[in-house]
Amino acid sequence: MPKGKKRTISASQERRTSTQRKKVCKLRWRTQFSHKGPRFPSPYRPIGAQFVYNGIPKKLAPETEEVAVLYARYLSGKRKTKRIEEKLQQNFFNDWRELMTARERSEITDFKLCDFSQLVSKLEEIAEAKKRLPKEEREILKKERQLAADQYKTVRVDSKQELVNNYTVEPPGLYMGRGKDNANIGRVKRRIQPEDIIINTDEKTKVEAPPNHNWKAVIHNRSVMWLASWKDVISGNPKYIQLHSSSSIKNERDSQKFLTARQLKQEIGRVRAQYEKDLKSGDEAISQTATAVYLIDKFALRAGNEKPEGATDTVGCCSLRVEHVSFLNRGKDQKKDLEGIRLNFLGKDSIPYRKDLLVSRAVCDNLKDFVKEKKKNGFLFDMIDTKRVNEYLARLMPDLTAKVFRTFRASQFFHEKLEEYSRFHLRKDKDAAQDVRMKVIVHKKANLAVAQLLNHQTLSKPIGKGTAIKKQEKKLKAAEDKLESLTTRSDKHKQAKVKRDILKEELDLKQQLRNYALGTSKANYIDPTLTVDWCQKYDIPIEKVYSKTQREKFRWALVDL
DNA sequence: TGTCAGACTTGATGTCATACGC
DNA sequence: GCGTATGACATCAAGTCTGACA
Repeated sequence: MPKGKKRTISASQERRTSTQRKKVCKLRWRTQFSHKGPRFPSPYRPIGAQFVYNGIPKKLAPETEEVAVLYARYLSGKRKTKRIEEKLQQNFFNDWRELMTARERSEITDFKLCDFSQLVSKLEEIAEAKKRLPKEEREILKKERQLAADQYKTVRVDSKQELVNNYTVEPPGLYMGRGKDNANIGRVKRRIQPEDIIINTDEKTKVEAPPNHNWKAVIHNRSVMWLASWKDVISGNPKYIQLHSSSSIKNERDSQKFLTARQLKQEIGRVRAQYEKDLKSGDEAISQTATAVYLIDKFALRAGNEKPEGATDTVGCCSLRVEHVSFLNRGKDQKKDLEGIRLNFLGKDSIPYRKDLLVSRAVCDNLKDFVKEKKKNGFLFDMIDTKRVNEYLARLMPDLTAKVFRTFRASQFFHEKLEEYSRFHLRKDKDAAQDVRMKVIVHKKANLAVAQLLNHQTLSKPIGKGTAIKKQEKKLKAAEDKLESLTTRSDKHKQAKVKRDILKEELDLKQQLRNYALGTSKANYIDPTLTVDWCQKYDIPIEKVYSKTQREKFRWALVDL
C-alpha cells in the first residue's frame, strides 16, 4: 500500500477475502449432483362445478376445464384494471382455444358468452371450507405436505447434503407479468410434464421419472449449477431448479461478488480518473461509454440491455432515450462545476425512476451533445451497448462489469450511512445507545438509504400499514405527553426520552417503508461483512439484523462471530 | 462483429406463520 | 383465546452477462 494512502478495507474483510479466493478456484468444475428430481404439482381434479357458455352448461374435456379453472381462480383473486383485463382476456382466450378439442373450439367462439361464475363460486366455497377446517386436520395436511416435500428438498453435492431452492416444477397458471404494456399478460402457462424436463445429475445416480413418464433428457453437466430445467412456454427462456442460497456453491458465488466489489473499492480512484479523462475523448463512442459509466457509478443505474421487440418499454443506462433526460436550471446554492439533470424513465419491473441529479459540467455538456439532432425516441447513447461498456470496464479492472458498481455503491453508501447514523444515535446519546431497538433502527435507516439509492420502490403495500402508522402516532403522542410531565434530569425522564426517541424514529421508518422495500438491497447488495463488523463494534446479536435464512445465506461472512 | 441462447442474479409481490394487541 | 398486522420466506418475472456460432 503506498505511503499515506488510506486503508479502505477492515482487517476482518481482508482475512475473509483471502479465504474466499482459495475456495472459489477449488470449487469450479467439481460439482456432482445426486438428487430425486423435481416435485410435480398435484394433478388437476375436477372441482365439481360447470363452465357455462351462452347460458348452457358445457361438459369440457379435463384439460380444457383445468384451464377454465385457472381463469376462474384469477377472477376469484384480486382484480386488475380494465385496460389490463381486456388484454388479459384476449390472450387467455386465444391460448385456451388452442388447447381445446376441435369440437369445443368450434362451439366456444366468443369470450363474451363465457360464464365462469359457477367455477368461481365453487372455488370460493372450497377456499372457505379450507379456512373452516379444524386445527387438527389442518395440522395433519400440513405434515403430509411437509413429508412429501422432504423427499425433494435436499440434494447431495460432492457428498455434501444441501437444500434445493425451488424443488417444485412451476404449476400451471395465468402469466401475470409486470408493467402496463406487457404483451403476454393472461397467457396460459400450461402444465409442465416430465417429458419437458432435462435432469442434470451425477453419472452414477439414476433419477426416476414419475410412473408412465420419461424425462426429456438426462445430462451430466458439471459446469452448471442447475439440477433440472425446462423451457418456459411463454418466453421460450429456460427455467431452472437450483440450489438454495444457503448451499456452499451459492455461498461461494455470493462471497465472490462482494470480493469483486471490494476490489473495485480499492481501484475506484484509478477507474474514475480514466473515465473522467475519456469523457473528453474526441472519439464519440468512447465519450458515450465514459458518460454512461459515470451515470452507472454515480447513481448506481442498471446497465440497460437492449430488449427484444414487443417487450415492455423499460430501460437502464445504455438504453436511455432522449425523452428520458432533461436539463435543469441552475439552483441558487449549486456548486460551480455541477449541473442539474432530470432522469425520468421506467426501470426494471416498470418501476418509475424520476430523480433530479447533479452531474459534472463535462457530463452535462456530453449529454447535451448526445441529444442534439436526435428525435425524442432516439437512443441517448446510440454508439454503444452494455457489451461495449463491459468490455471497457474489463480493461480497467478484471471482472469489472456495470453490475459491480451497483454492489460497490450500495455497500459503500451503506457503510457511510451506518457510520453517520451510529454517530448521531448511538455515540451522542449514551442512553439510547443502551437500547438494542435503537441499534436496529440505525441499521434499518442505513438500509433504507441504500434502497432509495437503488430505487427499490414498492407500489403496493398491504392495507394494514396505514393503521399501524396511526397506532404508532398515538403511542408517540402518549410518550411525548409523559415526557413533558416528568422533571428533567431525573432517571425516569431519561428513560422516557429514549422511549420517545425510539418511537419517533420507528414512526419515521414506518412512513418511509411504505414506499421502499429493504429486502432486496439487504439480500443482494449490501456487503454482509459491514454488518458483521458493525454488530461486533456495537455489541448487537446478529440475529437482531439477519433472519435465519439470511444468516445461512451469509454464512461465509459470519466466520468471525 | 453481431446475434442469440443459456445461465445465473435481482426484485416485486404473493402467501404463510407468528407475534401482538385486545 | 382470537383476530389481525407484520415479517419471513417462496415464487416467478425480469434483469445482467457470457460464450457459441454464423
